[in-house]
Amino acid sequence: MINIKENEKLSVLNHSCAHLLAQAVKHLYPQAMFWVGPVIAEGFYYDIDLGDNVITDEDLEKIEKEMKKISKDGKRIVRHEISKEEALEQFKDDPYKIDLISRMDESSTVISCYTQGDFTDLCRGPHVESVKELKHFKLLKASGAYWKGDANNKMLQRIYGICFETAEDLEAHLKELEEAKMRDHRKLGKELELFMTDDLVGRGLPMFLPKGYVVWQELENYIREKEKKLGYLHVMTPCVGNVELYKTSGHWDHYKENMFPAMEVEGESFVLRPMNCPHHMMIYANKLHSYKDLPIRIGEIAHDFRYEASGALKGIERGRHFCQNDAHLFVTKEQIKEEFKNVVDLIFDVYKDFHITNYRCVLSLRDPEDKTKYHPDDEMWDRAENELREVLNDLGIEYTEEIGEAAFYGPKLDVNVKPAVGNEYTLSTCQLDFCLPAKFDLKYIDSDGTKKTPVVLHRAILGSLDRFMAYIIEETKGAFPLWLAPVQINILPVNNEYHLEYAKEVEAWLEEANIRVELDDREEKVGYRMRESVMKKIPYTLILGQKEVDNRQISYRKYGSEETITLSKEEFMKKLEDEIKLKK
RNA sequence: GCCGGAAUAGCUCAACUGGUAGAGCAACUGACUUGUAAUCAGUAGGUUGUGGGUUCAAGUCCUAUUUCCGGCACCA
Repeated sequence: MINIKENEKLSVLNHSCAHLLAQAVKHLYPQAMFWVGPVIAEGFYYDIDLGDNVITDEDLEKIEKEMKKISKDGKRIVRHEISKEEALEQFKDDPYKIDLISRMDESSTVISCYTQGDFTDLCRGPHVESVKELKHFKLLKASGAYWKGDANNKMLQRIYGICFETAEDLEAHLKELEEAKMRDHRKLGKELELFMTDDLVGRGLPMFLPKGYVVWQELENYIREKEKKLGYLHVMTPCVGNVELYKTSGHWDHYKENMFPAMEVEGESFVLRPMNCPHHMMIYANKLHSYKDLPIRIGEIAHDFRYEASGALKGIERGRHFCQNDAHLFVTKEQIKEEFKNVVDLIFDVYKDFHITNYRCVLSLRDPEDKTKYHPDDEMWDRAENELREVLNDLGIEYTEEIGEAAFYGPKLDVNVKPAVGNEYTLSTCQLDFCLPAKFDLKYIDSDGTKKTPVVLHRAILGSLDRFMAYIIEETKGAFPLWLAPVQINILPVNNEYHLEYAKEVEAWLEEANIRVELDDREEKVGYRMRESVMKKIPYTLILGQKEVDNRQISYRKYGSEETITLSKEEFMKKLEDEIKLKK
């Protein structure tokens, strides 16, 4: 999908289109006041204060019509500069403009404006020469958006749109958007019977169906085996915990509002756990450790519960119950670098197996201005942030730094991906923590006999298995690679009377090799059964008829191919084994 | 949580401004005995998300509520 922001020409075009949108809105709603109208990867938007008016889909059409009309009139877009004082005077009735102007750099004494016909807006530019150039655009959606992105502020109306140079480009883009919807994991999850939800069970609480759970188990086994080889020790801890545990860790103060409310039982308070860090801290504290034992790596496929805002729920990408591929690595200060490198290596090793190539590394730092959100220890933060920065630089990893994205207890490396549908999210994370070990008073005996506090690395490779699965569903469009496919092979005997016996023989033989196989012996035509096999996106469909029986061979059609290939049983088996092993 | 939209059979969708809820697929029954994306015929399936209201009459209008969808905010 094209990124408008990264294309200079389209960027200017879309920015000008945002102004065209504003002009049209001003015509239809004279009282409208405008906040900002930036270009984004998916086009542009404009945030508008319409008083009590709200924009509906019907209104979008009207606005679009007005935009076309203005475009046809073909007014030139003219830049002119005014002084800050003039600007403040000219826009004195518009609090949004006054806000923008007063926040501008002290040194900038002149302010540029762009005028097209009867409409003038503050803007740095650049713009296209004339509104005539804005022909191939579409308003995509309208919604509310908080002023300055702060939920405490007033909600403005936001209108999204996109503009292209040609009608073909626009059409192609709209088609791409439609196609992206087709691979939405919620849609595919339903169609392929991977998971379901039910109001009676509860909002944001998906249930994995037999087919989805096969994929789940493959993911779980995969990552656990990887971790075992790297010296991780796996544990199991309960989903309910005493509130005191979270008061000790500090999570209660920071995230109480996002936890399911506490349950009072016999004078004690319990919560459904939102994360399992504290449990792993207690497991570490269960016995005295020597510096020789470190690093200690405690892993768990851990069920957690978070009371996510209703508007944040999205299939298995974000639910109120999810399973973290979590681990806590207890290390000495000297081991941070090496252990962090191991985690980063593991992340990219896993991405290779899943063919994930489109990701973005983010070093998430605290916002030093925000004293409430973060654990108050500037020295600790400086040390931790520098440590991570150093490791990333040493490893030669490309990353961007983002202020205010850190966890309350420490900075982190996030690896983010952009799904087929919706906003970018974090898949993998590795967080450096000097804070929790101290809160739980964790110790190890160093070589000099003194007690020291270990450092903790929190890390999740598949992140949450739920979200990871959502990502894989969308990336593969539900056509899983052989090793993950819920049903790997579907066998179609041509005629039950003559070919079923051989089909059953092949089925038994594949089952013996731990292949997930189905035998479709319904009294239906091969074409009918083939169609279903393709719609279920089963990797291999075997067609076994007289020819195959006579020669003791296998004929198969691979998902996505129209070709039928005939092999000996041994050749076919070898092919399957290779494909599973190499995770193709 | 906030702004907007939506909810009709297991699934995908119809039902013009209020006038007896329909189709395809799936399911079930029967016939067909099948060579690579749909064989034919029949049967059954619904208090139109839920609760109130307006009306002679409500899937359609009003109202409350739940869930879902698109954004915003949030994401340990």
